[in-house]
Amino acid sequence: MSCTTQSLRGSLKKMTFITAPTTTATGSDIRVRFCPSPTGTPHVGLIRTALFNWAYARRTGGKFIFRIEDTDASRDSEESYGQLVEGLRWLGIDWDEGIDTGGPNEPYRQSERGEIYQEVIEKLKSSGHLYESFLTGEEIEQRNIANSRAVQLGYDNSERDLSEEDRQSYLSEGRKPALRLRVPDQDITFVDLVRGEITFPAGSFPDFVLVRPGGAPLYTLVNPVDDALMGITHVLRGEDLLSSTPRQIALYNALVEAGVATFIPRFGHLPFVMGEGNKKLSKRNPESNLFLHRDRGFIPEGLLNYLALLGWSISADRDIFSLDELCENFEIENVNPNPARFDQKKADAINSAHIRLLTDEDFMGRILPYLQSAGVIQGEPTAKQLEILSAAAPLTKERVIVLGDVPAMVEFLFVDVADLKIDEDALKQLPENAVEIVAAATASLQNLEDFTTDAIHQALSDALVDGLGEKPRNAFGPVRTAISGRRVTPPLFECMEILGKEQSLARLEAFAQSR
RNA sequence: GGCUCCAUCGUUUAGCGGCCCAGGACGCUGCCCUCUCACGGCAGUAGCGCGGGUUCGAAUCCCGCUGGAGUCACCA
Repeated sequence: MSCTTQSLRGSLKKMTFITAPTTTATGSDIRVRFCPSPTGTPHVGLIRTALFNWAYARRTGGKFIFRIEDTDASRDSEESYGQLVEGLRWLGIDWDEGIDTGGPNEPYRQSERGEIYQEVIEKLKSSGHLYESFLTGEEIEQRNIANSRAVQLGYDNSERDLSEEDRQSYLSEGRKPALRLRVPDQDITFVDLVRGEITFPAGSFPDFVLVRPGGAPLYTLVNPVDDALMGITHVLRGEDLLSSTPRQIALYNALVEAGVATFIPRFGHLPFVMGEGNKKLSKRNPESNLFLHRDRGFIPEGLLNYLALLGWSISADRDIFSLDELCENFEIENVNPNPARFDQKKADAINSAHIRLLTDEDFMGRILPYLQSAGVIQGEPTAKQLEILSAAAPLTKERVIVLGDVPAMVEFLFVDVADLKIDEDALKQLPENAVEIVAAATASLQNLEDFTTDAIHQALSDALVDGLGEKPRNAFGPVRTAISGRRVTPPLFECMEILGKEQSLARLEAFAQSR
C-alpha cells in the first residue's frame, strides 16, 4: 500500500509542472488589491503602492480591493489597522470591495478567514501538493552540514517521500508536521508588468512551508490564496516581493490543479522608495510617516502627486497633475523600475503648487484645523475670525509650502495690540529713524476716511516716500514691524485693511511708545 | 555565498536606433518684477558607470565588468 502510494507520489512529482494559464483579463475585468499588514504607522512607500493599484483600477475601469493581512497577531495592532483606513480615507483613495465596504468575498481580514484556509489546505493536501515536514530548522541545518551542503540553501526536500514508518515514528515522538509545497523542478518564467520577462532557474528555492505545525497558515499560503479566491488579476506590489513570485506561481499552479483557482495573475513589481544613502526609506525615517506629512500640512493632492512621481511620470514636461489626470493616464507599463529617492524639497515644491491651485474658499477650510491646533483660533471660529480668515486666505495661499506654515504667518491678525509680540529679527533690521517713520505714518493715516488697501498705500507713500524721502523698502519696513511684529508678512496694506483703522493706529502708537 | 532586480544632471524624470554634442521639474546661483516674503518671468549650473560588440548610425540592442539593491524563515 505504502509502496503504491510512494510510486504514485513519485510520478505525481514528475508530472508537477506549471501548466496553469496566466490571466488574460483586461479593462473592467481587472481586479487589483492593496493588502497591507497592520504594523506601525502608514509608510509613504506603502501608500505609493496603494496609489498605483488604485490608479490602475481607475484607469482600466477595474476593481480595487482593500484587504488586511493580519495573520501575525504578535505584530499586528488595531491601532495600526485604524490608521491604514484613516490614511486612505484622508487621501481619497477609495476601494470597491473590502474593509468596511464589504463585497462578495467577505471577510476581508485574514484573521477572520481561518476556516477558508483550512478548506484550501485540505484540497491541496488531497491533491498531493502538500506534504508533511517534521524536521526543525536546527535539524535541517545539521543535515546540510553533514551532507556538506551550503547552509544558506536551506531545506533539502528530504521529506518529500517520507515512509509511513518514519512518519509514525515522528508522530510517536509527539512531533507535529509543518506542511510544505511540493515545488516543481522547473524553471519559472513570468512577464513582470514593469520589468519584463524574468526567469528563476529550477532549484532556486526549496519546498517551502505553507502551514505551521499545528495548522496555522502562513503568509506564504494565505496571500496567494486570498488573491486567488478574490479573483485578483494583477498583483502590483513592492520590489521586495519579486523573489517570492516564483514561489507564488508554484503555489498558484497547485491551487489551479486543486480546483481553488483558475488562473495565475500577472505581477508588477514597483521600485523601492529610498531614503538617505542607499537604503530603503525605513519606518525610522520621519519622512516615511504619512501622518507626519499630514500634520505638517501636506494636502492629499500634493502628497499623492509627489508619490506618483516616484517611478512614474505623466509626460516629458509636466509634473503637476490632479488625481483625475493620474487616473486617466496611469499605465503600469510606464513605471520606471529604478528605485526612487524620497526628496522632501521636491515634495514640498509639489505640495505648494497644489496649495496655490486651491480656491480661496477651499484653502480657508483646510487651514482652519491648523489654526485651531496652533491655538491661533480656539474652538469654533467667531464670525469676526472667519471674516479675517477669509480676507487673509488669498494673501497667504501663495506663500506657504505646507498648511502648517499658515498659523505663524497670520497670527498677528488675530491678536489684540496688547498681546502682539515683536520678533527680535524684525527689530534688528529696523532703520535708525524707525520711530520717526512710524510717527509720520500715524499722522498720515489718522485722518484717512477710506481705510482700504489702495488708500492706505497712497497715504503712506505720500507721507513716507515723497514726504520723508525714504526708499520704499525703508519706509514700509518699520510700519510692517509695528503692525505685525514680524519681518515677513503677507502684503502690508492688505493686512492693515483687515485689521482696520483703529487696530492699526493702536499698533503704530504702541510701537512708537515702546521705543 | 546562490538566485533575482537595478544603473541618464545633486534628486526625480523624458528618451523605447537617427528628431539628443540628451529635454522637463526640484534644488542651487544670478537678474527682472516688488512694501517684506512669496508668486511669476528670464538666464545659468549639472548627467547617459566602465569595456567590448551589433549597426551607416547607440543613452537606446547584445555581452562582460563594476557598482548598488532585494531575497534566500515554521515574519509579512
